[in-house]
Amino acid sequence: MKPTTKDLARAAGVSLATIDRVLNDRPGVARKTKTAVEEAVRKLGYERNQAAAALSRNRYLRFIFALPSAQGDFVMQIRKSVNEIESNGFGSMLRYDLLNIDETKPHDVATALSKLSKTNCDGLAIMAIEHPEIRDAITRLTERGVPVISLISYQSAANVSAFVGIPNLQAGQTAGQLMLRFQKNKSGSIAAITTTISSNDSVERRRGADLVFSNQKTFQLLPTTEHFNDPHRADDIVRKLIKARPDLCGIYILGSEARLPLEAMNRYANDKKFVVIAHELTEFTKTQLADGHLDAVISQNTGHLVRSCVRRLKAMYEGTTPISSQEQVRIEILIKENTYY
Amino acid sequence: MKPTTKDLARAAGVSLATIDRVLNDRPGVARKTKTAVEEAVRKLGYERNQAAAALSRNRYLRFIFALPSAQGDFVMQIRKSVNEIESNGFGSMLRYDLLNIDETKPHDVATALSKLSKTNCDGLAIMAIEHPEIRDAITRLTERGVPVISLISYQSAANVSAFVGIPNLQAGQTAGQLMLRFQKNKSGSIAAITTTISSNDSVERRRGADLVFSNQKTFQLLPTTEHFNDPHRADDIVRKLIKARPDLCGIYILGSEARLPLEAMNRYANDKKFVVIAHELTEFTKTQLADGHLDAVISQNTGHLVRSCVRRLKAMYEGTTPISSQEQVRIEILIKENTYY
DNA sequence: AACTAATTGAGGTACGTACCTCATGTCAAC
DNA sequence: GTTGACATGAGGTACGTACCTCAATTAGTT
Repeated sequence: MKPTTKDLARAAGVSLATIDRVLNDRPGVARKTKTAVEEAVRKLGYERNQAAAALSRNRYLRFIFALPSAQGDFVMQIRKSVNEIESNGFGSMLRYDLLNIDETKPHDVATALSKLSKTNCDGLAIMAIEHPEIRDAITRLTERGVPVISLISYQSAANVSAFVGIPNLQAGQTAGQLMLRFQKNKSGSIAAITTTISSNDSVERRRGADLVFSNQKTFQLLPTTEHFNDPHRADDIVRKLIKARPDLCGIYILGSEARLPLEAMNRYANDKKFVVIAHELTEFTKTQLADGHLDAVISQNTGHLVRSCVRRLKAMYEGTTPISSQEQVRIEILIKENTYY
Repeated sequence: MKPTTKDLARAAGVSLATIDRVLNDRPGVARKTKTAVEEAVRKLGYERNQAAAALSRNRYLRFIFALPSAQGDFVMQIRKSVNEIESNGFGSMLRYDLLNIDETKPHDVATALSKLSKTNCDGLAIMAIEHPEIRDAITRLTERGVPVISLISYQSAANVSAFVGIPNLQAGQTAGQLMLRFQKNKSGSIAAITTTISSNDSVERRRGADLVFSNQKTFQLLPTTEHFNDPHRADDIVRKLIKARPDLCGIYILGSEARLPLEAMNRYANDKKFVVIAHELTEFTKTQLADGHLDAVISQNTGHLVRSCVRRLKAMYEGTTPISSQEQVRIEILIKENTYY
């Protein structure tokens, strides 16, 4: 049996009340006593029984996921993953809430964040673009004692407690490498398309791909084009690309929402065989993989992302350290064969 | 706040004792009453507070992992993963034990399993070859009420409660597909090497690869050769292969331990560029990826495997259903670029 | 030595569930 | 109408921790 607070009390020669004071950082304990208790904790290998603690506190930890309100296959996937953890695992004294943020209105986002504090939120995971107002709101939130995790897209400037997501530079390298290895041509051009390059992940991925392409001479990665979520623009880009570049032999869709450029591709690619690589496994990209319109998807498992956030937020709350090896979200490569339908 | 047993009692118009009888399947409840309680459970959306239940039972669930005692990079990896979950997550009322089984002595394995029962084991995850004695021991164990999960290699004949691992046919298809796509030659032969084809996973992977190769004519997959964990044999196989087949352009290592054939490859491959694909990410294969001796690794995350076992065993104990989407262990593709070092 | 402030102990209640005993209720078979 | 089997209720204790109050002791300052 694991040692309990009672065992600690006996070992340290103090009462349960003092043990409680030390363990929960309550005031009124002599330095010497505190040291003695901590010594006993180490000696006995005491670990707080989280089940009992949760029960006793009788309070749900409330973690909030702030996600872009914009519709998109990938964001929906994350939403789904958040809802799925709801009842599961983690000691059942946790609850999760979704907070929609409209990234096009950074001020509103900041206002929403300013309403959060220790009393209504035990941790926040936020997926958002970089913006001064958002950055400051996040920093103030952490100063109020609420741990904040930056999800998927790194908030480099803000004072966040942690980042959960794949390293996008490496993801870009992976995509670039596969793009080259999948080529059967001897040479050619590869297009790079994304929603907008003001999104941090797209930039990093591009850089990663560039690193790989710079190691060879036969294939070139064309400048990144942006479609800004406009179907017509996406259509235009693809149509013109195919027309203008007879040596085009691949398309790399950098952003996390692949639908627009991919649908345009399907309209104009006809029988011409391009290597097409995109990011994030969603119902849509899954279908495209199955149908052979996509050659590979570089993805991060949204379930792992979300669970990793929860584990880390919980760990921060409890003052423990999560297992680091488990917290590195893997860069997944999906092709038709290793995808589950 | 979530509803408690008290709320249930009020809603169903019965006492706490009766609620307890129904929830824990104790005898002495009229069918009609039972139905009423179950109705209340559904109506209120009652979910047992696992933290409180665990506390009240004051009993650790004991899950046992039976793993081959043989040394091997991959098995060590699994051991490590089991030890890492130890203190983590799951409500902290669980413990995990390792049981070494020597597959070369099936009788001893059966004896070890026969000593397990509900009193000393709440669930077993076993990784073992197929053998009549082992199969029967497993079946008897489940009959004694201990849930058994077959880990990594499917116990097709035994009466196990679940399988945790990747579908090896698909893994073989994935490997085969990558082998073809990574080829720069126009045609050639690919070697298939494994420890022994009496292992179920090798057989299924081979079948998967064959499926892919049969879709084209230019490359052929040579018959599977076995090295039986003998370094000399492995060395011989590779040396002779390279000599005898000038059109050799790839090596597929089917088994979960890649060391022997790969080390032989490194001795004889020289500057000749083969596409080399193996299974399972270990410290060894990681290094080989980094050094460019391996082009891809098809793997299953041992951490996920182990956690999936725990979740499923726990779910069986609690009578709940784990989230299925989370329980499918992914077939991972690792290349140099998407591996963490 | 007297006083104040800091420290410690003793004891309680609560959380939600599991598991136990004992008393009382109901209904059908004889 | 008595007997007995079954159904149900009432009430208790326990798990390990959190959080509270109040009294008692000790240490430090004048």
